[in-house]
Amino acid sequence: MVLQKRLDYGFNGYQVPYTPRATRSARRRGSFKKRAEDNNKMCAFDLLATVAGKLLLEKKGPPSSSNASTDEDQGPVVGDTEKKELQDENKQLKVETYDRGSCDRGFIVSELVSQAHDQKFNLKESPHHQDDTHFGFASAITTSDCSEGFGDQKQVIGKTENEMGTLASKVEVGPSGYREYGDCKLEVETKRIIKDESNKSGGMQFGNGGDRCSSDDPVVWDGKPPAVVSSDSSAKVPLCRDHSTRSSFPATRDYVNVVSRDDDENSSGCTHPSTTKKFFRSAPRIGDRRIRKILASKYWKVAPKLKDVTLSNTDGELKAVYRNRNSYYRSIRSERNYPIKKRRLFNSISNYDEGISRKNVCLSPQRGIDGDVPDLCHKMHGAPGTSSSVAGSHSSFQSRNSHVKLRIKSFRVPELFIELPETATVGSLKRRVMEAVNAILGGGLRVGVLLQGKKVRDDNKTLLQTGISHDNQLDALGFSLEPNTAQNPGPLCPGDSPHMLPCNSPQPLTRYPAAPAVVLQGTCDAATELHLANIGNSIESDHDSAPSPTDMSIDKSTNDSKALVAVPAMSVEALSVVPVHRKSKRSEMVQRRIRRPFSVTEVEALVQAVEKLGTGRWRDVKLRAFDNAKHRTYVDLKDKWKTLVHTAKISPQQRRGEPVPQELLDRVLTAHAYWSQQQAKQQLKQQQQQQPQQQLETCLLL
DNA sequence: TTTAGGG
DNA sequence: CCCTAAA
Repeated sequence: MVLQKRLDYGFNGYQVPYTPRATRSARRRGSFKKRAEDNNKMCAFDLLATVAGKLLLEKKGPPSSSNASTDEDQGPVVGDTEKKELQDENKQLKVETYDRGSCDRGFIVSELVSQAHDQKFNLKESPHHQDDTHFGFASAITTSDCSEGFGDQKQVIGKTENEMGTLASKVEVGPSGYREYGDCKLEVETKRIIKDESNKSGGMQFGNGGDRCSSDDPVVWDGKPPAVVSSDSSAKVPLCRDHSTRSSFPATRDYVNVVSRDDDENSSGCTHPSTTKKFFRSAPRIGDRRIRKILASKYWKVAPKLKDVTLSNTDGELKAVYRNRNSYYRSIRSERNYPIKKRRLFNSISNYDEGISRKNVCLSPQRGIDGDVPDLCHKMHGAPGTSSSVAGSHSSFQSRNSHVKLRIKSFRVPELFIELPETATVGSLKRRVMEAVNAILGGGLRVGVLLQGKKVRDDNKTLLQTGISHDNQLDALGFSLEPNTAQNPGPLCPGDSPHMLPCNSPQPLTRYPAAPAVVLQGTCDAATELHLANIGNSIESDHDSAPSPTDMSIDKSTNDSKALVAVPAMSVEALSVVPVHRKSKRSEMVQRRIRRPFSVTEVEALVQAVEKLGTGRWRDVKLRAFDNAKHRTYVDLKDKWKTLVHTAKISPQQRRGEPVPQELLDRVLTAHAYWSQQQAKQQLKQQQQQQPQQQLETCLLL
């Protein structure tokens, strides 16, 4: 099984500590949060945070229902909870899982329906679905009970998808089922193989080990852009390679069936961004909040090894962000200038876009054992409603024997958050991830089989009887992960449950207390900005050396990655969990930039520039000496100068951090004195100029 | 957007 | 570093 883990991208906060200063920062952070709360506005991050909070899987006992209210009205409350969580810096390890609310799914469904409707698709069912969704997703979300409805929804989705998808030639692709349940989302690829093999091999295996998942399959991704196939071949939309290669995507919305084969190379596809956006926006009934919730859902994608796969956003801006840290930085920067409200909006939008744009694409073109049979990978997301979803697809081949071989290509696991101290070992990290995954997959989930969108309930039927042995049926075969009914009371869910999902999966997950720890942020997240990016999520490093003014041209971003590297690597090898770049997250909305102490080199550059330009022209100083240091803003330079002046005035014993050569400090004082004087002179002149005028005016008045 | 300062 | 009032 391949799991892709998305990590926060971006700044994950100040790494502070130890020094009083750090403490101060921490305090500040707290204050910020408070302010945010006061704001009473929820943004995507808030939602994310909320979700995260809810999903924290408590090792003991079911998640408390008290705070995790999903309801839209309680947003702020939730936010608080989350914030508390975040503020708890004493946790050593924390594993959080995000649950995707069924609500979200419901939403999506309705969206799809709406869209479809708009598109002239004849969907008589649409109204019905919408209603359901409206109500609470419950029905839409349906679990086992609504399989029928689900089927309908699925069809709708399929159609909608067509608009965005490209049909790749004659590949036979049947509708695939893709369901999501609670946190777990599975993508399953079922494959029928002509050769006679024990069908056990292809079986899906949930559960612990994860040993047997697609990840094991080395060949899944050939690197070629997969073609997207929709059941309905009417519309063709070129897919972007980026998209197709994207390994992570929001769970909720994407329905892309991908088929790849040699001759399909020219047909690559991805859903068109604009289409997608439109798609989402078209849903009038859904409030922003709802959307945000969806956005909040994190996705892990299970994917084959995709070391080279770049995750990017469909959205141009976002994409840029992922690709290039500078861009990202710029985004942030610009964002920062926005007033909070605007900024939040920005964030929301970003996430939103990101979410919608990301497509879940199966990247693994595979060949049948026999050879050239293309493997189909379908992915249908969105099926809201039910539980975890699985996408099942398979290529259809003629089977000569009575065995039906199914291959589940990948499972999608909800996003997991793992926090552990820097000193934690890789082994412990692996363990944590494993535990989290096992908890999700192993606890209380059951598998549902969907055929043609309908749930097959009779466990005693044979495959033959059910029709699963028929090729045409295989196309419509899907699996879903569902919570054990026993555990789920399940009914209404909409917002009442503190956990977004009523039907949640088991909560055996453990939450590990973490000590002051370093969050593996990977990168991923960000605020906004977006996630997913290179697999190697880069983390801003505190230590990155300051670029010397001269070589600053070398983008530090490349050097910024921190040790997280281990994570990706591990992921691939072990769980195949690949952190996806995501921004969102963690509730640290508005993440604080990481602290990057000025190096002596930088200080020297700063001093030199100020000596020449003087204080008060920080913009120029920035351009002159730090033009290539994207992370140093003129405000930063100004602040640094301020502290330098202060540092120069205090005794060496009181200074901390990397010692600045006294020589530089002396220059600082000199320059400071000089420019202060100049400034004073300027003011004097101005006054002198004004005074005569005033006197003149006075005279005139008299 | 920049500056200038307080936090 | 952050946040903002002012410019």
